Amino acid sequence: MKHVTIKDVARCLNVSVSTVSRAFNDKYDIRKDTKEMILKTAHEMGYYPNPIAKKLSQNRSLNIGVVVPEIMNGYYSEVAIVLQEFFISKGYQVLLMQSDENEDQELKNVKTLINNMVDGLIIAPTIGYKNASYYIEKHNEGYPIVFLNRIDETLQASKVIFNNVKWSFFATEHLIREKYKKIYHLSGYKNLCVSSERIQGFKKAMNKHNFPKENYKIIETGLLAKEGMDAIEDLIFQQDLPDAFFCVNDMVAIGAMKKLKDNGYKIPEDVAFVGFTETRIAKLVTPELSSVKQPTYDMAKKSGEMLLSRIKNPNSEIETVIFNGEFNIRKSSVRDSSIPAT
Amino acid sequence: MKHVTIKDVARCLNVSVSTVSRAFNDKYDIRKDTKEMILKTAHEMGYYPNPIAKKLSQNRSLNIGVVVPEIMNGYYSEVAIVLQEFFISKGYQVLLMQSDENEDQELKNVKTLINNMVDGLIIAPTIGYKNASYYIEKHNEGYPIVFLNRIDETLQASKVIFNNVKWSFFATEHLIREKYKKIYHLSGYKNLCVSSERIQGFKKAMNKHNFPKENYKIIETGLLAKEGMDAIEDLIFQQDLPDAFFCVNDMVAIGAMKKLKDNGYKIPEDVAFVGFTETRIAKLVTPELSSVKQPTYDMAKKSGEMLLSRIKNPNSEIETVIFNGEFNIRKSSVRDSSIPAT
DNA sequence: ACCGTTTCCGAAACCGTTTCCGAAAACCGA
DNA sequence: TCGGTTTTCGGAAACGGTTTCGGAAACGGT
Repeated sequence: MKHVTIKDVARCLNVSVSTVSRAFNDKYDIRKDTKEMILKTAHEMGYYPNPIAKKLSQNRSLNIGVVVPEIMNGYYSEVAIVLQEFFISKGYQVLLMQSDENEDQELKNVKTLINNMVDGLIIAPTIGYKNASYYIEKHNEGYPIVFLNRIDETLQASKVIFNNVKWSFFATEHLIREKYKKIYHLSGYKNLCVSSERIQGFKKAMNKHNFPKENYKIIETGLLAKEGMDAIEDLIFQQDLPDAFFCVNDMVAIGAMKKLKDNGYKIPEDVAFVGFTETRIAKLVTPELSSVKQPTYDMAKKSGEMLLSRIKNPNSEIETVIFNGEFNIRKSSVRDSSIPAT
Repeated sequence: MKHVTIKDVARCLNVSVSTVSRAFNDKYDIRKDTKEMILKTAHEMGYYPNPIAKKLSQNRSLNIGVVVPEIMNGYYSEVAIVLQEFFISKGYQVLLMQSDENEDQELKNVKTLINNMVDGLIIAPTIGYKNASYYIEKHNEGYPIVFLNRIDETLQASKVIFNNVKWSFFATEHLIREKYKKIYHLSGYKNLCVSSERIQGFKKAMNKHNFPKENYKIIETGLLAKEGMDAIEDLIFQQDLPDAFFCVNDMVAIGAMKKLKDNGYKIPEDVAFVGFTETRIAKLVTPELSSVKQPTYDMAKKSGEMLLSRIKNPNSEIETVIFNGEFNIRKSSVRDSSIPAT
């Protein structure tokens, strides 16, 4: 149980601790054969450098903080996995915290991580704008932060984002091309930037195709399946169902579809659906859900790389990278059912 | 950016560093008013103890390693969230790693965490038995480890597990009571203990009710939806469909249901389904899926508590806690459809 | 007033590294 | 052989805390 320290190794070999340290740190001022000799016996003695002492003397924690809004719905789980793997390969450890879509929790998480002296932060913010100024202040102080996804494009900070406007425009236009005449958008919270961007894309498509105002509508729901269900319940009660829905994400779409199916509606014959931020369940529900797929892996990895470069050079130029995705058309949104099963 | 250290505080107040340290550590030998005075000015100066230095001098990392098989399917995400929250509240940080259901990756993860000097480990092992001996060796050396879920009941180690045999017995018996006459079990890997325990429960029910051998079957699949789909494809091809399935988990069940629906079968009229380890999607698929729900929150929290007590007292008696769950019957497994929607 | 406790605090050692500085050793050309 | 470089290494000071030890001050009882 007792740990072998650098001193033990030094004493055993009759060299100084600094020499042993040099052997382990690829330093130039050590003779090649003494280095090898030291490494060899150190290994035999079961020595490896104490990471905590290393952190102290180098004044860095080799920890990265990752703050995501949630990790239950697949998307941010994947983000977490990618970042975890990436940073481990670079010698860092990841401290992952989730905010449960709560601004205050998020701020607490960030402060906890800063107090724990993480060398950098990747933040995928939740709903609301309260914390932005604090983050920007830290960012400007030179604290390495990279934002991911849920962040306003105009914000002056390093960030990796998705072109929500464009792809929600495409998704909506697809419904129009399929000749749906009355299209509602189940949007997320308006004070969540990805939601408002997706609303913009939706409106843009409506305008381009001169949809009359009475034939489209934006209904603010939330991000959960339950909220999609609630919205449908209302619409059924008000006898105000459109023939197609474009939803802020897959979970809302799936909840909405479920509620409609439970009430005897057929999808897509009676009502068509398109989701967003494709999750793995999109292909498991009946009918399979059309959705916009984001390049999760690439986006997460890019944010990791950007963070490392910010850590190396905290006052480097800020950089914004905008990703594009792909739109996967499936049975939930096409009139003829000739789409082959996957 | 420059950090305020304990020395700065001491110098500023004309006291010694040890006094400042005492003020921050609830030690007895300090006068109440000097303590308050120190805390007050320290706070004003923006001082807080450097956690890394603290860790070094106290010889502990205040880090907990959590190793789970995956975090994409909801169950272990929840485990991660619960543990994260629990340990943060106790002053620890959690290092979460996922093994992607790969034994070798798991061992690598554990070793990485041990090298990083975590104060303790919670492991939810993946498939296979290769690593068990290494873990047990560490466990016996006094390294604080608690196993969660995926671990053999007979293993001499601290663990929190679910009574799989019992609840898979109940789930199976429910299908029998509903008068299904030909019941197949889509099992997970046989060398995954939870799978084999669920197989046991299934067999037990079959035996109790004297099912003839030709009316039940155990088909080894995996843990993913895709594998449920593949199994169904085979069965359809072989024209060997039963009238009910009991599945090792919800994802396999959902995959299987999807494939059947795509081929025109009605659920539960043609084929009934029961899942296990209930996930949030169980209530979102059509029809809603009957499943055995595990007390995820309680189990995760219990494992955290057990780990803390092992950290305090590494050679305490090993303890095994077995949890029970509940069986939620939904439309996927009942003959008359009078089950109310939830 | 005296002595024995108790309370409170400072000095210094320690945790296990890295790194700076300087000195010994080796090398090299003349 | 000698002086000047260049390698190679050891000593010691950091890094920022905690903890042990011992002594001074305060206290209390006789």
